[in-house]
Amino acid sequence: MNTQTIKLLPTAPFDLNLTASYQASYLQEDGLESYKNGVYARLMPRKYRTLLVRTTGNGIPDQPEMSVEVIGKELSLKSAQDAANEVGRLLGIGDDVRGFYRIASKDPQLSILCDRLYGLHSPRSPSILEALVTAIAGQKIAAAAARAVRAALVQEYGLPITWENITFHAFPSAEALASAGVIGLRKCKLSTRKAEYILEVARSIHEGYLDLEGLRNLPAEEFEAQIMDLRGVGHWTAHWLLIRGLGHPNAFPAGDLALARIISRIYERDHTMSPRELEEFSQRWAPYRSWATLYLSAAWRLGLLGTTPKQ
DNA sequence: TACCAGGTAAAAA
DNA sequence: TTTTTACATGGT
Repeated sequence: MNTQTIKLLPTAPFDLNLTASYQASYLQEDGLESYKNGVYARLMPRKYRTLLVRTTGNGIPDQPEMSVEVIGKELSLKSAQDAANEVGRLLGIGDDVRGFYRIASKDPQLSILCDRLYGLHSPRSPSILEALVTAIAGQKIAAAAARAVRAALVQEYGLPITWENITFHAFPSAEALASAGVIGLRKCKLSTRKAEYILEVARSIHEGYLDLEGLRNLPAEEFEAQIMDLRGVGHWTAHWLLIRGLGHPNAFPAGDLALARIISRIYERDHTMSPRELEEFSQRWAPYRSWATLYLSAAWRLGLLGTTPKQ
């Protein structure tokens, strides 16, 4: 084992604490990633030939610096830099939030959230597959239930690596998911139908019919159309993939029940807005609708809206 | 024990 | 084209 430490300079303003808290809050203790005592740690995908990264920030959002400790066997400087850059991408360090803040400053409710969440960037999934499987697992169930499903998938089918007595798991590969079968996936608390959706995707990738990562470079509309051709992917999933998988700035999951409630409440609507109403309402945030989605979701998750989210 | 939860596909109107 | 309905599990 050896260690390399790489410095990164995020685009200001950037708050590692907020961004990593948001990123890790969905997973918590399932061993895929963690954020504790100011250190964001995660196991990197195999292609980086790296076991673990540990990231700390300097705590100054307007002059942010990040230090990434990369730990691995026979680690070269180049692979350490690649891994560090990948962590930077996962934490969205290159995001420029200032355009969104300008729009939000005209919106009193969002303006408050931008002050409270100053420097929050948009975390990304390492792969579209991971974002997709997570999204399907989370369809129409409570966040706590979704976490339980993900934790089961990761622990059952993700490659384990133990480091300093802590076992981390990589996210399951398409091959691992494909070989799990419906029965194996159902044991991870997925419904039969969701297990079938995930299995179809995993098998298509493993057999070479589907190149999810190849969809990254498509324009948003085309990405949405192609990803929705997959069984189990509707508008909601497509838009969360644009946000979490691709970092697209203007996606908006109008069918999201939690988002509907949050927006209806803080904008004092007397009813929970329908997806169609929300789609129209969200246009005030264009071309930064993903950012509004992120800040509203983060405020809810971090308990800034008066009531704490249900666990 | 009910009822609900960060939807989707397929049938029916 | 828009509106129902079946699906099917963990948490409270």
